[in-house]
Amino acid sequence: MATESATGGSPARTMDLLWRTGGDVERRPGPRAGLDVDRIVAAAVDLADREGLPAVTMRRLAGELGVGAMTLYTHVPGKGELVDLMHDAVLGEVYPEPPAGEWRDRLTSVARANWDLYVRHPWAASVGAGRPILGPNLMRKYELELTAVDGLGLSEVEMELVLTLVGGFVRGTVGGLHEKAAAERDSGLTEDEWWAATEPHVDKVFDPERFPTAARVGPVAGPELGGYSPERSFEFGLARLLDGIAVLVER
Amino acid sequence: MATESATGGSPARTMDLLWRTGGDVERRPGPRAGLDVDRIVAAAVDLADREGLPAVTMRRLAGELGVGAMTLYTHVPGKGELVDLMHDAVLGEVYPEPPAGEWRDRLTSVARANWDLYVRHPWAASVGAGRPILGPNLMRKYELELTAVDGLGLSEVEMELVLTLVGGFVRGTVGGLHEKAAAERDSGLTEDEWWAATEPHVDKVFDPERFPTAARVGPVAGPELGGYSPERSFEFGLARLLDGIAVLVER
DNA sequence: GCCGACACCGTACGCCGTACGGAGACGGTC
DNA sequence: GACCGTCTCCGTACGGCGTACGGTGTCGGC
Repeated sequence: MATESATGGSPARTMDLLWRTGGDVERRPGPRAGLDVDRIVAAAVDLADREGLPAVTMRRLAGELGVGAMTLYTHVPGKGELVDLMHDAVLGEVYPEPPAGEWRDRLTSVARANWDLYVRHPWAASVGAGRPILGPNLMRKYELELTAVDGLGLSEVEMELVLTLVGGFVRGTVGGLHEKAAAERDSGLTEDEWWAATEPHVDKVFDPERFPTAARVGPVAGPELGGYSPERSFEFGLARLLDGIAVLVER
Repeated sequence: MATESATGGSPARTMDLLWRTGGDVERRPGPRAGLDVDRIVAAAVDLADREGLPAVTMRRLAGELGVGAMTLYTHVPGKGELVDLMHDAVLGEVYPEPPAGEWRDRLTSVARANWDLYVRHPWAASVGAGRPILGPNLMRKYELELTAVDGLGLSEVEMELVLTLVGGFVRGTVGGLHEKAAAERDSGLTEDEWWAATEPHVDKVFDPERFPTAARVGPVAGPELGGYSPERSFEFGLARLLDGIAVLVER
């Protein structure tokens, strides 16, 4: 899953774009722009949602917008910055209502909101895993998530670490879901087709005496989990996390 | 973080290569090969370890091996397959000794072994997150990890899910470590330099009244965690996971 | 020596992001 | 209205990527 972020770009420019603080003078010389950052970002998000992040090339995006590829560079300095902008744009969707209820409910809300976000925008799970893209929507999301773990007797550092843990868990788990989709798209083979092609060779090389535990577990877990079940992993993992965090909260 | 895997390639060919079962006839017509899969994979792993996965291009790799780029295709069908082979190669390093001790020790062993592996081979954390690359070393690793969660009264599915949870946690957390390194390499800015460039803008747009919890937590957690501390996250998260899994094991 | 199989690899292609500079559209000033 | 500076748009070209294709030379079997 490609992570693309501002690379070699100016952090200052990126921040100006994220917060739309880049000198929006009312009247300025030069032609009226027929395009703006918001439209570019929205088109890019739409394309990424439909076909995945790799489909978002400047040429493709320009085509979708009916302009030349280089036109985009009038408004965004580069591909990486565009991806950052896309990321912050979709973060604006989370928490129409702030997380509420008991702490477990609130943390569950956080996990689910993140999960749902990444289900709607699969590409976003792999963006923003590095340096934080400090846009307005990320800040708001961060604030609301902090309130979800506030008042539990956790130190500031622990609050941060809990959010990092839950956020990372969701992102990592939903990544499996998207990898399956990407593998299918890229290879043209459904999971069943892939397994049909692969299994004969597994049967040829798999030695139950060499791998006794796997020989016992695989045939049971495999069919039930369908090779890998991100949703199942999410439910299971979230329960483990909540139980683990409870030890900390209720000490 | 780029995930590259067999894409559009033949699963059968990939499996043959992984297991080196592709018809190794002793004497065959044709010139003696001056190159083989093992050498290509080793050179690719070395290059990826030194400069990251994006540096592993066919041209670069061929240069390192002193051959033409197209020569590589005599031995591996494509870039994606090569990455799969690289992945399985490095998995062979884990568990010189099988995980031992109490279940917590064993699971900690599993987590640390994976962490260490991904510290040594940062690129590997993002490979294999999709369809499993079912090579001999992955099978062995899987077997040994299964034994680490065996005999605890967990069902086969639960065993699988625990390993998925721990494995995903490690991979996701170490990913942050590598994203920091990649961001630094790509942007040419150290984290401090990036923050020095970014902070003035954060100060300009950050409203403590709009983000009161963040205003309280950030200044404390930030300096202590240095923006993001993967190692700290690892220790904290592992403890939460073990506590959470304990509820399951000791019920 | 002939033939088929095979290793090697140069050329070329399509795709990618983007540097660079030309052309024309604007608003302010004279 | 003309001039000038600023700005939007975008074509061309470049270097980078993976790899299709086919030519050349090396082998072993007959």
